[in-house]
Order: sequence, then structure tokens, then C-alpha cells
Amino acid sequence: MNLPVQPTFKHIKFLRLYTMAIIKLDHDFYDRKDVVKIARQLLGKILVTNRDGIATSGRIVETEAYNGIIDRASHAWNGRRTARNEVMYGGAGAAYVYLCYGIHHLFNVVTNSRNIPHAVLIRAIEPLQGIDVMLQRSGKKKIDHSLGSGPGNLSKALDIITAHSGTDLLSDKIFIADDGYRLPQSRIIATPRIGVDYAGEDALLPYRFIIKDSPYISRKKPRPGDGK
DNA sequence: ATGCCGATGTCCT
DNA sequence: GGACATCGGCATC
Repeated sequence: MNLPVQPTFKHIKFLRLYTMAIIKLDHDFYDRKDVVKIARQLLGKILVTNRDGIATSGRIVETEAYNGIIDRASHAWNGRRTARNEVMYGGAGAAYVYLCYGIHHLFNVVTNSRNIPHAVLIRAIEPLQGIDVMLQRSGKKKIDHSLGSGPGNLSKALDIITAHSGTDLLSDKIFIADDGYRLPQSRIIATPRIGVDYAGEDALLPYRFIIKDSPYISRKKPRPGDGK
């Protein structure tokens, strides 16, 4: 599978697009103990969905690690286990999708081994492939920074819904791949996670990772130069 | 630029 | 009944 060459924005040079064949991340990538490290390593990878033979994709530019039962911000904190979060306990390499605020479908990657409910929330992508389709799904007429920015928005663009929770990330429905792009460590910034103020001291942990200066990172307010 | 607000499924008290 | 891993629109400054 190849990626298209056209840039997302003609007027913004940010991440170079690669055209070499892309390689799915395998089970061993997800089945590791350090979820924080995995969250960091997912930056720069490509998130792909296939629907009716149409592929849509984007480069991951923002992630958050949720460190299992000891993490107050995690759905699995203190061993919490419900029908909703059951997939977090099912082993590495599955999608965990849940509904947030009754409206937004948030996409996570389950990591670590069975019964260790680690997950990485994917918070933003730079749209790459199938932009027309993503615009249609999102109800937007023109591309701007919001298309893949924020966990609710990227799920909408890629057509990821709660019905996909439990989907194997080694399948073609949803997967993450390496297209050869190598992100310099100096481009990675760690910050506290968004929207987890309820988590006490855990809200301060540097478990959110962003690609420095990416225009696609989620933010509460538009930055100057947005729009148009 | 900042802040409020509504939408609303699932979990928790 | 309240909180929640959100978002966009609108009012106000």
C-alpha cells in the first residue's frame, strides 16, 4: 500500500510525506510493558482505516498514555472493569473505542499483556489519505487544522465508532503502520494529559506526547493563522 | 481572546 | 443525579 504524495496543506511545510510501502505495527509492538514509551513511539506513525475499500489515514501527532490500574485518569483505575472497558483487559493490539460525553467516539490502542489494562489514546492526526472522504464524514467543506485535531474529530474523520471497540489492529479495518518516517527525539514534547483534572496528582504526569510545532495538535483555541 | 453552554451514553454514588 | 480522556457556537470583553 502506498500513500499519496499531495501535501495536506499547500502552504504549510511540516511533516514530509513518504511514498514507500508502509508496514503494519505488529503484535510485539503493542505487547510491551511500558505504555508511556509506546505512546511516545506512536508519534509519527500512520493510523489507517478501510471502509468499503476506501482507505483514510493520517500521521499521529498527539498521544496520551493511560497506565492501567494505578493511574487515576484511566478507565481501568483501581481495577475497574465494565462491559465498556473489558477490551482493555483482553491483551495487546486491540482498539478500545468508547463514547465520551455521550457524543464523541475516542480511539485507544490497548497495550501490554492480557489482564494488564494499558492503553494509548490517539488525540490528533495530520490527515494524509482520503481527505475528501474524511471531509464528508466530518461535515466540513474545506480542510483545516481541525479535521484530525482532537480525539473526537479524528474518530469522525476516520469513521471509528464504539462498534469497532475490540477490533484487532492487525486487521485491515483499523491499523497503525510505519511508513519509514523517522521522528527526531528533539521534536517530541511531553506534557500533562488533557481533561483529566479529576485524577489528582496523576493529572500532572507527563504522559501526553506531541510533535513539536505541529499545526494539527488539539487545542482549545485556534492559533493565529488558522482558518482560511 | 475568554468563557459559557448544550449535546448526551456510560459509569458511579 | 452528577461526572466524564470533547467540541463548536455564540456572547461578551
